[in-house]
Amino acid sequence: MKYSKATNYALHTMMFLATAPDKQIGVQQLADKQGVSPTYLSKILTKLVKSGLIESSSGANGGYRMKRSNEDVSFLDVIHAIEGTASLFNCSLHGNQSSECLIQKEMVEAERKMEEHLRNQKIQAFAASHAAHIK
Amino acid sequence: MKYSKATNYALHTMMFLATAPDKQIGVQQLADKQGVSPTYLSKILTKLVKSGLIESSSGANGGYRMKRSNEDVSFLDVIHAIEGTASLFNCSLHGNQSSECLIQKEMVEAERKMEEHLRNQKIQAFAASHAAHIK
DNA sequence: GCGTGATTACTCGGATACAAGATGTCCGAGTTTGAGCGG
DNA sequence: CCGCTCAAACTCGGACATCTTGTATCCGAGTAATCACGC
Repeated sequence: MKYSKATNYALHTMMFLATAPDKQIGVQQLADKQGVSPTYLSKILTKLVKSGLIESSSGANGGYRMKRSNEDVSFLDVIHAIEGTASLFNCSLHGNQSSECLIQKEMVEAERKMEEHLRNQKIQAFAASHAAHIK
Repeated sequence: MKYSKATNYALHTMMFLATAPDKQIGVQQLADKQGVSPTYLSKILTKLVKSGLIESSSGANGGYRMKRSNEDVSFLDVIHAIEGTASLFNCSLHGNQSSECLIQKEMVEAERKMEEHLRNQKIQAFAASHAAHIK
């Protein structure tokens, strides 16, 4: 039960893109900053593209950039794009509908509280107020 | 990023033990209820014993039972016993102290909110108020 | 100069390799209960 | 009836097998900008 490194890379990349929302930034440069291979990072960023958080352009001088229409992308959006949106806990009691499991209900409620916090943290605002600290 | 099945089994087992805090219950019976092999379940319960949440006795008529001294074991205690207590998110930026990473700070804060909820859910109280629904 | 094709610098996506962790099984060892047996 | 022994029922723990998932690499294909060349 841990967030994957992919989520890590995705969040850091989003933060970096948010500091220069207009520029195209190549995957090579993004990968160098984080010490990860470009091909692997591109795989992760593809998920963000498919989720509509960023957009990419091919060819020379290509790269990734924030999608203009999304001014208020949250931490949760990024996490969901990478980790998926399924519930963290699924009751595995045989012959029991998970909707009936009271333990599950509590676990989902707890998860909801975490998500609520992450939904309120916007990438743009975070990057703006902490620009000096983002490498 | 999911809770393991082991956590699932652990929570259900705790709930069941809590409905009869005085009885010794064999691993065979507990395993049957959940459709899991006894030896595997015993592996999980060993973790709960080492964390001091329950106790076991060997030999004939042996088994597991709640520890009397712990009247207010929470969901979080059980989860921590199985999943460990490490933070869900660790900044993997090279050459960066994770304590400096602002993203990490937000993630930990979100996690803290989930844990707060789980800390307030006590196994005993939960079992008592929902006894009829626990299989 | 001006199109046209080649080159270059990129991203994209599938296939594959590798490692780690979750899941589960097997078995030998130790422990307690209880039954059986001999005195 | 008492005490001893032995078998049965049980947990404990390590070793092992398997499966899934995360992590990462490689390479061929597609695409856009730029450069070179010929007219």
